This record gives sequence, C-alpha cells and structure tokens, in this order.
Amino acid sequence: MSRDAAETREKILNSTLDLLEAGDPHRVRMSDIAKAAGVSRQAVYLHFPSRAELLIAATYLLDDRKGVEERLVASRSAGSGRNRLDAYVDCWAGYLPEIAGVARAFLAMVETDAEAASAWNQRMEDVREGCEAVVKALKADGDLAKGLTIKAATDLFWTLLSVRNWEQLTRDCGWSEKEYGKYIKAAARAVLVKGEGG
Amino acid sequence: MSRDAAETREKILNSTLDLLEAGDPHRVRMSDIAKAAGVSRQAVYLHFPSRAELLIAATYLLDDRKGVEERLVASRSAGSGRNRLDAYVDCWAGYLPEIAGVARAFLAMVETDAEAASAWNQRMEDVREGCEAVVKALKADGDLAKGLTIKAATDLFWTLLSVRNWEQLTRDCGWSEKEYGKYIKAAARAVLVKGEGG
DNA sequence: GTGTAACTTGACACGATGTCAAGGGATGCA
DNA sequence: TGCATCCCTTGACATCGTGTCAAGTTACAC
Repeated sequence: MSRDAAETREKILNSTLDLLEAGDPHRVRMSDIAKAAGVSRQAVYLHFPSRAELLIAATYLLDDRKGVEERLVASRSAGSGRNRLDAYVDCWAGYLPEIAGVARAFLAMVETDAEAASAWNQRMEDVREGCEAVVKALKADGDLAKGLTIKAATDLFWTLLSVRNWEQLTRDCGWSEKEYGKYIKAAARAVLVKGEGG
Repeated sequence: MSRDAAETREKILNSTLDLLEAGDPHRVRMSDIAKAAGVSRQAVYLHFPSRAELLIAATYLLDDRKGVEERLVASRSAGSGRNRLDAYVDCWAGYLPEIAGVARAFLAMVETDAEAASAWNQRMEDVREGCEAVVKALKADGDLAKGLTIKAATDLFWTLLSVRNWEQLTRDCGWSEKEYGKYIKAAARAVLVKGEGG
C-alpha cells in the first residue's frame, strides 16, 4: 500500500473516531464518515470491507492511543487481592469515558451484525479475564466472600462492570465519573470481599 | 370496532407474543407476524400504526396474562426492608424469564426507535420505583448500608436488576434461573444492607 | 506515452418499514 | 334485489442504510 493510500486510511479512521466521540451514534453512517474524511463513500469501502470492520479497526487505533495495556499493569502489580480490585475498578472507570462513543456504536450494532458482535464479545472476554484474575487474587488471600465460587464471583464482577451498566448509571442516573468509580468500587468490595459488605 | 376486527387484532397480538417467546428476535418482522396470524402484512398496519406500537400493545397483553401487579403485592407487604428486598428480587427473578422474548425485541429496538425507547424507559421507570421503595424500607429500618444515599442505593439496585444483566448472566455466563435469584439476592444484600456483605 | 494505483461518479440490489390505491367479499339494511 | 359499509387483500411504491459494480479520472512512475 502506497503512502497515499495509508494516509487516506488514516484520515478515514480519524474521522470515524471523531464522529464516534462526538456522541450521536446515528450520525456515524458510512456516508458521514466519508464526508468527514473528505473522501467518497466508495473510497471507504476500498479500505474497509464493511462498517463493522471499519469500527473494529477504529477501536484498535483508539486502544493504541489510550495506552490500555500500560494502564492494566498498575492493576496487576497492586499486591493484595483487595488492592488489585481497587486498581482494576479505577482503571476501568478511567477507561470507560474514553471509549464511550465507540462502545455505544458497537452496542447498537451488536444486535444485528454478527461480525460486530463477535469483535465486541472478544473484547469483553478480555475484560472478563481481568475480572477473573482479581477474583483469583482475592481467593488466594482467603478474602473471597463465602458462598461464591470463582466462576460466580467472576461473572458477578464482570457483569457489575459492564458497559451497559456504566451507560445506565452515568446517562440515566446522572452519575459523574467520580461517583461511578466510588460506588462501583464499594459495590464490588461488598459483593466479593469477605467481611466488607454493607 | 366490530367483532371481526377485534378478533383479528387478538390474533395479531397472540402471534406476536408467540414469535417473541420463540426466541429469535430477528424473525419477528411485520411480515413474520402477519404470516403467523394468517393475515396480510397490510392488515397488521390497519390495527397498529407501527411495529413499535404493536410490540407495546403486546407487552400490555403479556403483563395482563402474567399478573404482574398481583405478584408485586407480595413484595410490598413483606414487612421489614430486608424481607422486602428478598421478595422483590424473587418476584423479579421469576418475572424475567417470562418476558425475556419481549424484552429482547425491545432492547434491540431501543437503539433505533425513539417510540420503542420511550415505552421501554417508562416500564423500567416502574421497576426503579419498586427498587426505591425497597431502599426506603431499608432506610426506615436503619438497615441501609452506610455511605449510600437513597438515590445512590436505588440506582445501584436498579442497575443490578437490569434486563441486560440478566441476559448476560443467564445467556453468556450460563446461569440458571435459580442461580440468578440466589446470587443476585446475595449481591443486593451485600451492597445495600448494613452488615450483610462479603 | 503507456501503465497502474487510488480515487470518483453514478447506478443498482437488498431487506425492512411504512404508504397508497384499487378492489373483493361478507354482512346489514332498504 | 340492490346498495353501502366495513374489513381485509393485492400489489406497487417510497425511504434509508449497507454493500456492489462498472466506467471514468487524476497523478505519478518508468
């Protein structure tokens, strides 16, 4: 691929992210993206075979930019299970607002587009693994709440952290990012950590 | 409206519920419904102005059939806040599987159809009121976990009970109805009730 | 100046919702 | 018997967004 083509590809991806971050997921049609990139609608299809693939490519670019991997290091090296839980929730609470636009677009597409659904599920599976690591650390410390298996605890934690829940709490309930972090951390501790609840 | 027209309307609503309960939300197009009801696609539009309105009408019929109101009485008259919490979660856990098909169809539509979104939000608002009543009962007993305002506790409880969470836990995590009831009740207690967690 | 890569232009298919117009058939009423 | 009315059917059409296709343009390289 020549330099020109790579540049056009970049322009398209950047415009996609711009539109997604602008908020209204209904204004991120292929024609909107093309217009924003200053390119014909067909040029977009020359670079990306479908809307789903374009959005997936955009999320990879976004992850690169936001340095997701580096952030997670803080959580993994936080010592005790309790501390790892806190660090993980903090990391997640800081990450979510940054990917909100992209996430919303995917959530809207997941119902109808199988390809988008599988890309999204893959990413959520990664989050689940992070949840599981935290739960196992708690278990190793003897701090996992009684009555919870590792699977059940992971499922609960993962569900608590779901993007839909974040959406509901910040949009419908009007929570700030700070409130989300504080209350969700407290809720996760109450549910998962022995002797922490209420 | 004559007896004939009312009968056709009934047939359409019944077929709609049948298809919704059958599971695959993509097979509930207007033409599917018409075919199932043994009627032309246009006949459906003679009775319901849009797909959204038809689905809304179907949910009202479903509620009537399932006797939602009567069930909630159990929760409201359960005495202490703690007992009301348990009863409310039980009621919800029993109700969800019955409305799953309809709920899925709405969740798929909510992203694109403003009318469907507002109907769905109205129903979720009713659930929220139930959550708030439980939280207030806990507060009155002095059993609300410290650090939680009534609003924050209601928001958390309501979010915990969201249909999306139920979907994720039962479908993606493979939880049974019974597991859902058990773990969600425990989680709700851990988060909301003083001295209950972990 | 010939070729090639990248892009444009404009047309089209598709699947779903929703609209419109014309007509058919049963029932009711004179 | 004739006529009107209601409920429904048939089939065509508009719209919106995605995705495809074919032909043409521009610019640069050799």
